[in-house]
Amino acid sequence: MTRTPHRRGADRTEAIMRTTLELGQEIGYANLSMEAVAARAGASKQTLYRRWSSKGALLLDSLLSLNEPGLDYPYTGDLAADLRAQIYAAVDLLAGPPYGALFQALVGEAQHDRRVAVALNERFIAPQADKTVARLRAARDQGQLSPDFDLDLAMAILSGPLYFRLLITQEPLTHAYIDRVLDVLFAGMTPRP
Amino acid sequence: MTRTPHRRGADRTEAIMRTTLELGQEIGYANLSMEAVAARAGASKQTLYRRWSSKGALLLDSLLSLNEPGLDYPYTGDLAADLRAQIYAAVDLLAGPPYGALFQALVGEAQHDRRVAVALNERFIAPQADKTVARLRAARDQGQLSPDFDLDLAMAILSGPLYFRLLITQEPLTHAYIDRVLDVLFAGMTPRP
Amino acid sequence: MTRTPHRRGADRTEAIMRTTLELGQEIGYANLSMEAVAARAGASKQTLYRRWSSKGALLLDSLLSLNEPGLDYPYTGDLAADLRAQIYAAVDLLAGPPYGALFQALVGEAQHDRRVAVALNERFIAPQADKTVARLRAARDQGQLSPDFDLDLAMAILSGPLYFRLLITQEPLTHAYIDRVLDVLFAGMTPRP
Amino acid sequence: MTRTPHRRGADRTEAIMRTTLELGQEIGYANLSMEAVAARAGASKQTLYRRWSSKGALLLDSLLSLNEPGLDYPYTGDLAADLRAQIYAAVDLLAGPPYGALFQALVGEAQHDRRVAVALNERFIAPQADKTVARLRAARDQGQLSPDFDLDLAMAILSGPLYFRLLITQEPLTHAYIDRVLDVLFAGMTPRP
DNA sequence: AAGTAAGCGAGACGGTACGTCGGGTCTTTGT
DNA sequence: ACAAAGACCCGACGTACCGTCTCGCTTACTT
Repeated sequence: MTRTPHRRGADRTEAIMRTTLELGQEIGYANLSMEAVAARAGASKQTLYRRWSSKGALLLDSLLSLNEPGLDYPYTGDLAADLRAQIYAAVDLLAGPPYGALFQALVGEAQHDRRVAVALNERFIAPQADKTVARLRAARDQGQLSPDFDLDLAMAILSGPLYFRLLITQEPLTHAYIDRVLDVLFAGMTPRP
Repeated sequence: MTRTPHRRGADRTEAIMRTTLELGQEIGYANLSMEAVAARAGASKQTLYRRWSSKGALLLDSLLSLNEPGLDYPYTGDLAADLRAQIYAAVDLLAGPPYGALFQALVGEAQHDRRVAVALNERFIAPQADKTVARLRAARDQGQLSPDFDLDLAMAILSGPLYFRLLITQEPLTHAYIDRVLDVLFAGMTPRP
Repeated sequence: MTRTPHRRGADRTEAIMRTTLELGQEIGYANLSMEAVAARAGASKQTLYRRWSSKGALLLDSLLSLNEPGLDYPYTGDLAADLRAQIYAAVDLLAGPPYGALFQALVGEAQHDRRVAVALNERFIAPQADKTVARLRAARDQGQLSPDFDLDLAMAILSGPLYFRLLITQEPLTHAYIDRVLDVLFAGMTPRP
Repeated sequence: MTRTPHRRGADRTEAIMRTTLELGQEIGYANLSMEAVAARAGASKQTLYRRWSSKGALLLDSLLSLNEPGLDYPYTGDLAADLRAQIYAAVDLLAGPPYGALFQALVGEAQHDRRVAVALNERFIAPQADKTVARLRAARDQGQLSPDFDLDLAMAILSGPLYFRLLITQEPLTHAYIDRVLDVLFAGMTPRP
């Protein structure tokens, strides 16, 4: 019997993450198990546990591997357009098919597992928030926003309703909805005449 | 050994829910099991499953039982004050000690279990949202808000940042933060002069 | 799908022991696993571990269940004939097919697991030895043996070579071999004229 | 970090066998693993498997290395004295501390692994038996034993009770016990007057 | 002296089984 | 009639070792 030679390191890591996403889509995160991922990936459980301490950590890595380059902001000078473009991209990747349900489950897992919560924050939430805040700060520096504007809060008001839809009411996150949020935000943000 | 005589119906239900909250606080939702609740409550697993289909359903009932009267809005005529009072009350009950962590876990569970998500929506999220929208509508009808104001979106912009803090950044939800959100909301909501 | 109703207690115990012997014969004790026994018996591993703390304990019970009535001595008055008959019976049951290999493995296991050793001694070795000694004592009391004869040692000299064959040289234990041992024993035991 | 330079061949073999005996004494054969021996000996598992096919083979070699010169019989002309001396030596080496437990475990392993059984027989049991038979044959040739005496059986009657004690009843093997066995053997063996 | 091949430590890898936990279902027993 | 108790099957957990493998480094021969 011919045996597949063992692949090492990154090879295996990548194959396992790919399998995680595949299987996660097929049977859902709740039914996903380390056991099943290992079996499907042709890997041993040890190999999984060598790299990830839990199902949540594995899914986190798997999902973030989809976005290696990061979701960076365009900079056209038009604040509203730039925000919109970036949020469209982020939402399209993580809230819609095929990975939306898994990202949602990941945030759910973060409520049960502090390590997942911390990792999710450090590796995705905070970087994204920082980019948003940086874009807003640039706009404020150019006088497009009131000098006393609360950048962090603006970021939260932008993100909050989106996560609210994703996690709480669990309705689809359309571009139209994003536009509505942006509209209100700018109505309150732009300097009063 | 003295044996506890069997209690029936509502008696048992209440005792089990009380035990769920107790044990949930002690060991956390992730470590909570139907098995453990049954043992601590002196009930059989059958009795639990007779009433609740899952751990999530049990926790949902247990948490909602804390708020039998519901979180109703005061109506003083001052919109900002009324919103603030109601949100303070809701956040104090569900985001702080001792039940905040369990409520957070419940929302997490809703990401893994559609039935929990639906029940949570129907029995808590939607009713609260309806109350908020109703209060805003009353204000709009009285000319305190622009006639074309988007009530649902306002509710989302109010709730979103709070859930964002609770679930995503997992920082404490202070009254000061609530005030900041309300301030921005009103800056954008009130009719421009 | 129709489900087999769960059988309880003794039912399960018996089925599992039967499976242990079957599977043990097929694949050998070294390859036998709690996992495989459970699967073949249609039982859960918990059920196995509820009753037996280890593979050795399970095999011990399984083998001893073959000999519920015990291997009792006939008493014809002829010492040599009685010993021979009883040893034939014991050896035929435990040293030949189909269970010889498993009994041999059980004694092997007793070298690795003190609890197995103790249980094996208490439940099989010692009772058998006692019966042999009792039969010898009766003969001595009737003057068929020297009054100062060492009964325990005689038992050991009778049993030792048999176990030596079974465990050390691992040659088949024939009736002829038993006869040779008995002959020498009696040559040394019977009162000199 | 300073690295130990690689030693070769016999060097490594000897170090590994020494470690096997050490570790075997400390944690017992049942808990011993190739993994642990390799780690303790600072060897790789590959190196172990290059030399020994299994844990049993390794222990066999390790134990036999303790007895490089072999257990040879003295020849004083006094059969009983010679047998006694040799058996004392063998029993003291292999049934008492510090290696008795490991030798016992090795015989146990021989029940599970045919290759170990064969190797144990060829390299220890048979040579010892041959020496005993040779000594007995010399005595018979000199008329100290009946001409029709069964030498092989005598050897078994000598060894059997000792292994019976070691493996079955697992009581300590004292010189006094050896003497008792020898006494009975000679009572039955020596030519009748 | 340089080059090469074998031996080695290290440890990743696919597996199998371990012994445990909890899920949800079912039977038994007692009140 | 209903509840506690807990046996039961099942699936997964996270761990331990197995025996095989790949990787560089070290050592000792070969040229």
